[in-house]
Amino acid sequence: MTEDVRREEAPGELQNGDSGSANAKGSSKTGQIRARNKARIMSAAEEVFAGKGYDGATTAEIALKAGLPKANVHYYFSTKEAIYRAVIDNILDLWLEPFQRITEDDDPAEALSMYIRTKVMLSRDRPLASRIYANEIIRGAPILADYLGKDLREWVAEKSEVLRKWADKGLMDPVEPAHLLFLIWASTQHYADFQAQAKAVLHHRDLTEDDFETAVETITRVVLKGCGIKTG
Amino acid sequence: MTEDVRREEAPGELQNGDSGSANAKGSSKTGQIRARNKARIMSAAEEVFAGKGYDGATTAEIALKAGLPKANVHYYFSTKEAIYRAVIDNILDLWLEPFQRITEDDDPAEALSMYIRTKVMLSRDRPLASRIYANEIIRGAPILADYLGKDLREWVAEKSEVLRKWADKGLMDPVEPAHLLFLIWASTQHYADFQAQAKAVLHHRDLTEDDFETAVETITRVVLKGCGIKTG
DNA sequence: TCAAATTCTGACCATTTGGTCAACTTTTTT
DNA sequence: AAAAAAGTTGACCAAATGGTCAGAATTTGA
Repeated sequence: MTEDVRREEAPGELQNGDSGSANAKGSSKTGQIRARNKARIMSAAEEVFAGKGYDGATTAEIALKAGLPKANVHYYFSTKEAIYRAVIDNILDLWLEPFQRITEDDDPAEALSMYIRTKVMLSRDRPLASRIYANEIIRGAPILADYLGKDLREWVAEKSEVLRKWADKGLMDPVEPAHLLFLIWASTQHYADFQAQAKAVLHHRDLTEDDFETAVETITRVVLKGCGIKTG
Repeated sequence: MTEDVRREEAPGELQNGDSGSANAKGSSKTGQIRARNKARIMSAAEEVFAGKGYDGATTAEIALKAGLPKANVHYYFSTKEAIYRAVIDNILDLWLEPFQRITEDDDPAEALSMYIRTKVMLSRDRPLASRIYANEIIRGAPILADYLGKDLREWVAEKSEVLRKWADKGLMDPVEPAHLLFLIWASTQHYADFQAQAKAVLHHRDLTEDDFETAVETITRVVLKGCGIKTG
């Protein structure tokens, strides 16, 4: 029974808010060990997957970084893939949310510059998550087929409609929406994914707050002006 | 002696033009087996490294894809890292060359749009190379420290000067050069690195020639107009 | 043609990998 | 307090990994 419960929980599990699932009828104190250890494992896994990729990552290294024995890691996540999926699920929520609320009634300059800023700051705050996402796509996204073909695809269609409406109203040039979104994603995530390159090129040290601000400014101005969007 | 010769050749070796090194005093027919097999290994390695990353790639899979026994792969490349370095070296020449010849005497609109087009078409023609490069940077670029800190850094400094000169002459807005180059690299390489995502978002099939043309047009217009560069 | 050089490759090896599992320990529930 | 549930973990395992190497096979050059 313990074995079955463990396998059912792993795939769709969230990093936080797990205390209720194993003991719905227990006190608020229950499941804290579980939640804490899963968080440790996932935090360690994020580092290992970001640096080694899925295939190069080892459960041994994840366990070592989590400060737990490998068999203990397997107690909570039955397979390496289960860990990976849990980490990826945790990342996906980060990606779409920032642009979720933007509608055609918003001001293009404001909406896009806020989106760009939010994305760049995500690169600053969650570089490992960004790198894992990039790795997953680069290797052909076997884990993300559904997400890409449904969630993201629909999201892009929806926001493309917003961009087209803006163009219809003369608020921006009629730029190809999907490709503009690609350009925004690529340039904003670049500061996480290619951080090693940016550091080396800019000044051999970690990127500063100024660097991220300059990134926001550069991308924002190029995108807004490039799309004929008036500011102010 | 054979062992020493083999080790000395592997690190800096090019994919082609190897026929002279092992037998400088031989006929032009010498070394063809070597050259052919090395090309097969490197071609196979490009696929495996692109899909699995450095750490996830195995010499067994490279050998299988090359159609050679694993020990035979080791005969030509002593270690997995030697294969990887040879593949990376082969990629680096691709990256800087397209912008090498641009000087301040060139027309910004022409130079930049040509650069963007060349980069996008590189993504189209050499997606695996782009993904390997991305993987290497994502994992912290241990192999590329020298290249990043010297070659690329100097190149960026040089071309930044070109962009600044253009701004001085009023040919473009004073945009932060390095960040503009980041934006161009990120958006153009996106079509190789994130191809799985682009395919899913656009139409669930391989990217078409039209897709790449649209990419060129979108990036070019956004960058040129966004930088206040007049066309024609 | 023959010797030298190059190439090929099966077998081998120490180490590592993603797990598995039983026994023990700790925590929670009755 | 005792039983049940949850958590811990050393030892183990089959398979895989990046090599190594001696001998055989092929190619090259005199």
